[in-house]
This record gives sequence, structure tokens and C-alpha cells, in this order.
Amino acid sequence: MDKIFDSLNQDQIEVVKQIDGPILVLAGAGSGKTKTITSRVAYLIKNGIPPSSILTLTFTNKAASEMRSRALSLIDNDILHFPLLCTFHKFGLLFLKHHIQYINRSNNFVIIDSDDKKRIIKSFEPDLPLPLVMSEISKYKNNLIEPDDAINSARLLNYKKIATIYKKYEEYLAQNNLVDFDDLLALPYKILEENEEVAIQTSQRYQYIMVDEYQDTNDLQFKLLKKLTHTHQNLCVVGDDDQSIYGWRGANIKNILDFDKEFEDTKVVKLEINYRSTNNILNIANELISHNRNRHKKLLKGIIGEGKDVELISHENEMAEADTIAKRIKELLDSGENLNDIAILYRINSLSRSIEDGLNKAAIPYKMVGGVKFYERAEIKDIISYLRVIANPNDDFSLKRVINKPKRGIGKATIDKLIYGSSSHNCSIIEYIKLYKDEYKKLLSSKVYKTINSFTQDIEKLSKQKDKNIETLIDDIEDIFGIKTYYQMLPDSQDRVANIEEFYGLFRDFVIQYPDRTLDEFLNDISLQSDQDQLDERSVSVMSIHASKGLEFKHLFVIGLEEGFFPLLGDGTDLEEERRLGYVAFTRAKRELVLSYSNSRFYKGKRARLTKSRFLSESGIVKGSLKLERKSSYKKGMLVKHKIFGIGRVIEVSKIKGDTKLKINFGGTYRDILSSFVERV
DNA sequence: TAGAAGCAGATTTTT
DNA sequence: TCTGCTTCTA
Repeated sequence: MDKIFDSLNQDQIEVVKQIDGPILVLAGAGSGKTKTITSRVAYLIKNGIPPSSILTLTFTNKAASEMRSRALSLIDNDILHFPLLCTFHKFGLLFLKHHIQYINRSNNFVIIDSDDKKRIIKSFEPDLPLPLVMSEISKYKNNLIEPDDAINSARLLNYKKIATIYKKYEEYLAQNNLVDFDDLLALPYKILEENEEVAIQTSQRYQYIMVDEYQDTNDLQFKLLKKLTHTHQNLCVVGDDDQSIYGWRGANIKNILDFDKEFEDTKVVKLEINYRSTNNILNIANELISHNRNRHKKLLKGIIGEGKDVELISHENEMAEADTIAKRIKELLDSGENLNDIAILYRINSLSRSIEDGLNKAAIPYKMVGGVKFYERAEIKDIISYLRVIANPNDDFSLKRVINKPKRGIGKATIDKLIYGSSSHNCSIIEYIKLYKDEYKKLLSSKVYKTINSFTQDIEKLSKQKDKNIETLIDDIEDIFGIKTYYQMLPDSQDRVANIEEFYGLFRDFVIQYPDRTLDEFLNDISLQSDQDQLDERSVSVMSIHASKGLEFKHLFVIGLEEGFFPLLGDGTDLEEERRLGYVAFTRAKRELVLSYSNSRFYKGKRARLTKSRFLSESGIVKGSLKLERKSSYKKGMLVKHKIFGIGRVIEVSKIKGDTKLKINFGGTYRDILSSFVERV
């Protein structure tokens, strides 16, 4: 037991020991939240609570696996079963595997990702913006509104249209036995709601429930938790309302703000000691967030000491910003700092480009977190689709993706004929190809006809032996269909081929590591996997603030602190959420925090003049005197470099039309140049 | 059917 | 400015 409590403070111990009843843990940034949860898991087990009655829910696989390993290290004696510790979605998946028959579906369903969802909805040819349709459908599902109700209650024509597409989409999913991410939560809820005995039995099974990042739960997750605590109130939620940054995605900050009202006799514990950052960093974070009204009042108290001043740097344009930051990073590296300890954060992804240029020019290795995720890359989805078709040849959705990849002359017209035929016979495409040869033979050229049949035979052959020959499956697929070979022939294919090889390796590892698992299990697992972390790669991290949540860096640059960009202003701006985003960004820094803004940026095809963010004054960095601010604009006498004219010296600086005009002496020739066309040397 | 050229649209995105 | 999608042509 000592081992558990040794490294915990009083508040954390209180959380760990309080095992019965509802408890709300308000855990500020860097306050040892993960340690507290994992200690609590270990404490429960050491007190004889059966591991099988403990459930811990997280939002990411990464958080789940980190917690699992940390909890395991706290439990010395081997336990037979480790308690279920997984994401909400994985929990939903496991639940559906056992209970989906309650809604008359079979448990060999396939999970689709948002890209698949997009393709399905697109095939209905909506005359409305796709993102809108997708997010509205998501809202319907999360609010448990059935398609018919959605159609009936829609007043505006556009919403009638969306609701109608929603209905078609749901029919499509049911027909193809597909399940989307929303379904992984909505369907379990539906089953629990309609079947009291299942609700009671499930709630009794999980007597002790913990939730990480509770501020990010949405209404549906809250309802699910209500169901899970149907027979008891042993719910421990841990989160930080000040770090709620997914409101735009349906996360409801009220869940954490009103938790003590929803659950009677809630014990509230605040973890306010920050083990991560210097006081100078914490001060500006505290100062900024204190401007929010809707929050549980908290104040992060540091234990590390004052540290360096938080610094503000400004630039004429984004190129200058990138160059300055690259230079600063070089200095850090020269002084012996580690690439992995340095990160650059921004509010919007489009700011990454100039930063990338700057880092490339300075030959600083960096990794972009976010962007297109590994499992969402086209080439990876192609292979996964092959695997899915082999796992289940009736999966029309995946079949359509691979039937002409690599190109084998089966174009859209042919596929449409097959879809038409199969739907008129109420069977899958592959069944149609097998059973109704005479019918479509006359519609197609003999070459296409042959291609289709040999493709189908290949799929069927692999499908029959899929689990017996799983260790050679990947090689068989490559031998027969040659996806890697296909991508190799395309221009600029290096990355894609490398990705394919990585995936093949991943699959082979899986087979070796879990020889008893089936192909279906592998496919289910990876459909919930978000991204491969390349943590050990030695490089500077470049990412959005959203992507940085949960991470920490010794040296941190936050760029683009300009009014309009951060806070990002537009319709639907939630200023408090923007401020929380600032709070999340600042509290990622451990020792050094540098904030940066630029007087102008190239954005959406235009150069825009910008002013510094209100967050700078709100956090106390910009006061009357700009004592911390380091101007890096152009001055007389400065050396600059132009792409064509080379290096010259600034003779005169003047402002025109919101830009800065420089008179520059290029080896005796004087030219007027806008400042954004030159770089400082 | 497949590649080339033209045109709108461009926040954040744990699963 | 750049990207990704639709339309056009061989």
C-alpha cells in the first residue's frame, strides 16, 4: 500500500481512498491526474475489489495504454485479469459485440470512419455542404433522434433534406451491417434504454467506474454513464473544465460544471498543485483563464520556482516569424537542449506551412502531429478494405473501394451496373457476380467480364483460408493484387510505399503477437486506433493546440497570437473556449514559454494586416509598457536578403498601405521593396 | 476509362 | 497560395 501513497499529495490520497459514491476531481493542468487515477485503480484492486468490476474510461487509446502500464507497475503481484480500461468507443464496441442482437443486427458488423461516412453520404448527392450534413447527422445520433422523427420535426427545407439523407444513410448502414463512431455510443445506449434487465446487469457488473478527461464528455456519454451507474453511484470523474476545448464537437462543459448537481452527495476535490511549469508560466495561464466566467474557480500553484520570464516576440510577417523561431531553436540545440523537448503550437493548421519552411531552411528535424492520420491515408485504407472484403466478401462498401485498385479497367459505369443488378436482386455485389453471370455478361465487354470474375475468385479464395493462413495473408494479398507495386509506379510514391510497408509490418507483428486472434478482431482493433505515435523520433514537435492536449515540453513556442487568428473569430466563436485553448497552450510549457505574433500574414490568398491578440493583455504579458516585447521589425542599416537581388542594406523604412516599404542598397543599386519580400540576414 | 485542366474554398477533430 | 474535386478530352 505504501508504494501507492508514497508519491501522492494529500488531495490525491483523498481521491484514491474515496472509493464509494460520486466524486468529482477537478485536476488542473499538470497536477498529476494520470497518477491519481492509476493509483486509484491499484488501490481498489489491493483492497480486494474484483478487477472485473472496475471500469476506467478514457478518450484516447494512448491515454488508455499509458494508464494501463502505469497502473500495472503499481500492482506487484500478478493479477489474473486486468480491469477494463479503454476508450468510450472501445467500450461501446465490446458492448455491441455481446448485445447488438437486441436491435436485430448481427455482431460481424464493420466500423466505418469519418472518411467512409463522407463517401457514403456523398453518394446520395446532397445539394448541401457535406460537412454540414455530416455534423447534423452526428447531432441527430448523439441526441438519439430517429430518422423519421428528424424528418417530421424539420421545419426548414434544408433540414428536411438533411433528415432525409440521414434516413437513407441509416438504411445504408443497416443494409451493409456498418456501424459509425456515433453508433458505438448511441446503439449501446439504445439497447440499455430499451432493455431494463440489460441495464441492471451491466451496471451491476461495473461497480466502480472512473472517467478521465471528463470535461470532454458529450450528452450521450453522460447518459451512458447514468445508465452504467443505474444500480450504484460509484463514479469518479476526473477532469479540468478549464481545458474543455471540444465544445464545437459536442462536448458539453456543463457535464463537469454541474456534476455535483446531477449526482447527489458528490465529493469535490481540487488538485491545484502543478508539478510541471515554472511560476512565471503558471501566472500568465492563471491570469488568462481568470477572465472566464463559466468555470470552477481554481488556481494552479507551482512548486518549481519562478523560472524564466515568459517572452513575447513580434515579427513583420510569417517568414520572419519562422526564421526567428528556427534561429531560437538552433540556439537551444547549441546550448545542449534536446529536439524532443521543443515544440511549436498554433491555433490553426494553416500556420504550419511557414513554420515548416523555416525549420526546413534551418535543417531542423521536426514532426507534424495531426494532419492525415496513418489509418486514414488512402493507401492504408485500400489495404484495410482488401482485408475487410476478405473478412467478409459481402461488404459491398469495401469491395467498391478495391474493385478497381490497382486499375484493372473496371470503371464507374461497370460498377454502377453491378450495384444496380445486386440491389435489384437484393443481394451483395459479390453474390450478384457469382449468381447472375448471364444477366450482366451481355452488358459488359468480354474483357471486363473476365476481369471481374477472376477478381472475385481471388477474393473468395483468400476469404476461405483467411484465418488458417493468416500469417501469409499479407503476402498473398500483395502477390495477387500488388497494391504496393501499384503505388510504387505512381509519381512521388516514396511516403506511400513506406506507409504500406509499415502497415504490412504491423500486420505481421499482430499475427506473431496474437496467434489466436482472427482477422475480424484485427480489423476491429485498428478501426478504433487513431494514430501511431512516433514518440522516440528525435525531432521538434509542430502541432495544433488541440493536438497538444495532455503533452508537455520543456521549451514551447506558441505562434500566431493575433486577434482573429487566436482567438479565432468568426461566426460561432466561443470566446471562453478560445481562452481555454490559450490556457491549454500555455500550460504545456515546463520551463520556457515564448509567445509570438506577426504584423501580417498571408492567408486565403491575401496578405492580411494583424494586431496582437487580446489574450496577451489579458494574461498580463502586454501591459502599458512593452518591457518584455522584443521588436524584430526592419530598421535602417539592417542587412536583408532578397530572392533575386541578393543581400542588401536597408537605407530607409516607411509605411505604405498597411505594409512596410524598404529602400535597400543592393551593391550600389537602390530599390524600393516591400518588407514581406525580403528576409533578415 | 483515365489523365489533364479548370475552379471553388480554405478552424480546431480524442473515436 | 494551394488543394482537392469536377469537368473535359483523347
